[in-house]
Amino acid sequence: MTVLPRPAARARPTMNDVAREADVALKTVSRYVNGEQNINAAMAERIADAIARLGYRRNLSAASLRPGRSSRTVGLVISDLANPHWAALARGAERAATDRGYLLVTGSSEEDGARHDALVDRMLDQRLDGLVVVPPREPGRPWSALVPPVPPVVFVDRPLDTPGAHAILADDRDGARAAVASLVRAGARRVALVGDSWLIPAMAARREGYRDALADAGLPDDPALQHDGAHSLTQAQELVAGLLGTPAGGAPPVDAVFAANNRASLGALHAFRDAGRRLPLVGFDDFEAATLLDPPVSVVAQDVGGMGAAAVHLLLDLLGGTADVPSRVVVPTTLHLRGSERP
Amino acid sequence: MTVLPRPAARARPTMNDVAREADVALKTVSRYVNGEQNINAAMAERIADAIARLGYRRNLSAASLRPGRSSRTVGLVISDLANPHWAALARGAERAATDRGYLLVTGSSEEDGARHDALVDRMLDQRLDGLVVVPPREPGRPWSALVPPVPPVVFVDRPLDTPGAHAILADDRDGARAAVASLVRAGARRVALVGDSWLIPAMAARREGYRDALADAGLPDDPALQHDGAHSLTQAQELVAGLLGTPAGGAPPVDAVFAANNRASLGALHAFRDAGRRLPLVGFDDFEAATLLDPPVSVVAQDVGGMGAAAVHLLLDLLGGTADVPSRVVVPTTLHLRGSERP
DNA sequence: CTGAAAGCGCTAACAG
DNA sequence: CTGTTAGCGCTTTCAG
Repeated sequence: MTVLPRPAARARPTMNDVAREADVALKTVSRYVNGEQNINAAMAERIADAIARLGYRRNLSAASLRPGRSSRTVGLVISDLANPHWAALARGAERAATDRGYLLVTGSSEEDGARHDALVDRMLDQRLDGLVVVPPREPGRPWSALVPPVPPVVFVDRPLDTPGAHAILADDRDGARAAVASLVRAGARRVALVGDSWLIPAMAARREGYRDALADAGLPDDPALQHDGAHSLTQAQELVAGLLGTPAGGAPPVDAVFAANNRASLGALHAFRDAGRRLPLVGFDDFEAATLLDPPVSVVAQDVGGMGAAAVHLLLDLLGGTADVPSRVVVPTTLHLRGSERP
Repeated sequence: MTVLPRPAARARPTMNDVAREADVALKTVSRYVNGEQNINAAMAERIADAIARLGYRRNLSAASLRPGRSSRTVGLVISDLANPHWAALARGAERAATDRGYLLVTGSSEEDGARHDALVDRMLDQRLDGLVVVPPREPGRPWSALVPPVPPVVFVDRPLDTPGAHAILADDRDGARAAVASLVRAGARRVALVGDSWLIPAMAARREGYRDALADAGLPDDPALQHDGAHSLTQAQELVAGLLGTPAGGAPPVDAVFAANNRASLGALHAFRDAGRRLPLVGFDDFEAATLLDPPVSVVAQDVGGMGAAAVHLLLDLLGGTADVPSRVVVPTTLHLRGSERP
């Protein structure tokens, strides 16, 4: 029995093949494919036929080779796609990209500078048209270290370390302030702040808002109440479990918790469940099960999907040279009081 | 005042520029950049210097132009990145891709055939190396309609409508059977099935498992208990709210719910909360807050991230021509009984 | 309005 | 081990 060689995968037809088949010049096919107007109707029809007959597909990658031509692809670097917060951001970004004919490349940095930088490098080498970036907690190389020309970048949740950098930010400070104020209004006097590293600009801003609310109420700003070690749900859970225990040295106990992101909220809720005892709680960032719990969890909601979409729209406007592109967009937050802020 | 023309953005240096700067041939730079070994050390150093001096970055897009050369980019088409289930799948896929030096392009079909097909077309035109695809509920064009050559595709959650198609599947039938069996064991006799369209292969398989469990227990297979209209959380909620009311025509009431995906579980829980009354419940697919609820929600868990990673690994093995690539991988599920299965 | 020729940044043959 | 030449699929001058 003879083994036939596997037939060589037929190569895709090229524009040249179409031109030959339709008996027109290459350039005419190019014009047709690009939707240019000035084409003889008869030729257009011959070309359409040839394309159908050959099963021709345009090679966008080749089309974008020439400098100045866009690849219609943008990149998004976040910390972790599996976190519903970032997934919502990515979804918003993706929708905006698709709506405008772009493809979205995503990557998770896992809050690691080196990983983040590697993703950015890879995306730059791929010649994506632009990037939406959420810088990692552990910063790697400064953005300014990149040798220009660098494609446009829109930062989310981050300070502007590059002059003229564009950014989409939530009104973290104001949201946190409203959250903590609601706890104080419900009677809390010693509100614990459970957050991720202060190196994260959004976190630092939320701490400011926390302090604002305390100051507004004439309460002391006690650093011992402010925790920035909740990098994960588990760490937040352990941290809050500690808060529920008897404080060392006879310090007065914590009487409420402000969870500065959705991991912290869930961690606190796990700790409450484990201890069989809960403290008044308000979280930053809404989460799916917030209204299912008893009591329902109060949160400061931000339109995360909207922020992702806004970032991509801003990026594409930048690319398109649209005039008057704002360099900084601050998105408001909304406080949803559902009951968990009360003792 | 004279407006100076914006200085032309300096073009990126090319390999040619590096070659000139280092005074070697273009091809030598190419060799260096590709990590080939046979290079004179002195030359290598001159090249390295030139690259640093010029801030040269390789253009991967140009490098992949030549047929047969990979773009090191794969695509993923799911239904909705904002659904934690798909986000977890995407995260797994992304991790596998990154680990192997690939970039991941993601797109959400919103369960719409046309949108799905458009995403696939776009990805094919971009000449991605391969695709991981979760076909939409409302099918669009059949895969076989694509004119070859088509890059490798790995399907997730889908039947093999193309000969030789590769797929990663959860053991839906077995998982559903275990879930329903646990409800029956706890005393349920009329278990409602709340799911999405039976057109979705995974859903059809879960219904089979549901029927298996009923048959095992000698219970009747009552179509009136099997609902496939829960396409969203809200629809599931309304559906379950209806089940909690008095059944029309004096039919015996439903006494337990098997929620066939995470949207259905959450919808059911919302309906329970609204009604102030709950039914025994087991859900398919774990979710973040399952253990926070009272009682904690029992689920059939699947390793969604693992499935995403497996899909990409299978795809890349296919691409690499690795021998013995399985054409079908079935991933087992695990039943977590937490209490909600009991009355 | 159409076409021929050149070239994008890079890799593949094939000589030296 | 290095360099020269051609050419990937497409767009872009610039002539007809």
